[in-house]
Amino acid sequence: MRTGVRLSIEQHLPIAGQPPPERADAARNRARILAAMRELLIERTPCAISIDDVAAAAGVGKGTIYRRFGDRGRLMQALLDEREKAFQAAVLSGAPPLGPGAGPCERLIAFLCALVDQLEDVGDLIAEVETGQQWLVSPPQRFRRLHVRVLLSDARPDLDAEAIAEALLAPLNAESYHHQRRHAGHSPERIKGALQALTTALLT
Amino acid sequence: MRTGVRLSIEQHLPIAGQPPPERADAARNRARILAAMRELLIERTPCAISIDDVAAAAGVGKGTIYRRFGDRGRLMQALLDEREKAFQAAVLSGAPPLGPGAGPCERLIAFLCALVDQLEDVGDLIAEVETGQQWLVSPPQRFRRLHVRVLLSDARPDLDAEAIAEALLAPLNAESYHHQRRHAGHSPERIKGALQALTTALLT
DNA sequence: ACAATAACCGGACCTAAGTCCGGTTAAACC
DNA sequence: GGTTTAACCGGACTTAGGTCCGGTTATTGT
Repeated sequence: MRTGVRLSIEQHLPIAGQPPPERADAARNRARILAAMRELLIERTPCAISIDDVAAAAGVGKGTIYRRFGDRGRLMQALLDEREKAFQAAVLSGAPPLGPGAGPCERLIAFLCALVDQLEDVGDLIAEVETGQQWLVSPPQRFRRLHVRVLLSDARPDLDAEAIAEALLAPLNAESYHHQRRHAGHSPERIKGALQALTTALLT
Repeated sequence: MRTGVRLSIEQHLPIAGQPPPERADAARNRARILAAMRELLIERTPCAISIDDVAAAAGVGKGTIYRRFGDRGRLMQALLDEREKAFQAAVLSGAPPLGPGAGPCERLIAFLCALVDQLEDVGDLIAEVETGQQWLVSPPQRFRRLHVRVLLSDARPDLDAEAIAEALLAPLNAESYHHQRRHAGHSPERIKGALQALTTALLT
């Protein structure tokens, strides 16, 4: 008995947590779309780039973009994927105080400040990512919540770390942050200072 | 010399802070629109009501709605106007601990809890109000920021009250709050607890 | 190499927010 | 009451995100 049939069955069965790889043309189009997006970002702000613009620049149809990325938010998110990987690595295994080695309070402050820096670098892109409810349950955001929650309960096991983590991260939503920077006119350092004051008051 | 000319000039000069009253038909249409909106809200959730729906129900053109209210957010905001007036009155001259008479820390906690209660009551309407950047500089939101800022600097003049006020109010954005309730599954009491923990840690 | 088929492609289409402008009407003045 | 005019009205139009489906193509098994 040949193994062909069994292989065929295996390929038709969905493997939990491992969606089958993209077809060659699909992967090519994904790369084209991301490349076109990066080109457009050189000369325009993200909010001035429509999906139709990206489709035209990439030489694909609009439907292709939505099939590959789901919605506008996840397309923007894909552009930040590299940066996010590096960020998570720095947090999980980088140098203190962001990485392990420092105390929880110190690490938490460093983490929140790093998020501010990130918003300064690519805040307008992150703002586009957050359009739609998808962002709040996305892997990057889940990572942020988990990390804050762990540091909090590490320093103060008596607190409701999960609920407080939400409160500490909320000011770093793109919309809230943009308001603090633009409308209120606060500097990044000032925003960091407020978060640091909250954190130290809570954990010391 | 008759006074007619002078009166005419006065009416054509824009009076600072006091826009001229609406024409009779304009006021009538404003009332019609709000009434139609309230009717629709009885049987549908706010996000399921389009501007065209409101226009049709009110028997006016879509342009009329936009001329009277500016955008969707401010239309929703107008529906909450009564409630907002009552809320501000309770804060400024009501009974403690929300009103004056209690200590700043106690008042601040009561204020944040009152905002949670408000989100429970009319959160989905508030969510619609906050679509667009208009909300963050709207009178209600300015009131919230100012009140928190005053209480903070009253209790701890050494802190950066303005920046910390932003951080304390951010979790009570409709979007953030909705996430905490729905996705994270936190109860209103739990959210209040987190805000109380932050406040007491900061002010005591 | 070839047939069968599942995945993919692209652009027409839908929806809803917000803008614009020609026609209309209320209000002020005589 | 008549005239002037500024404000108002309504619906056609624009824009942009997201969906759908008939035609096409890569992949797999023979």
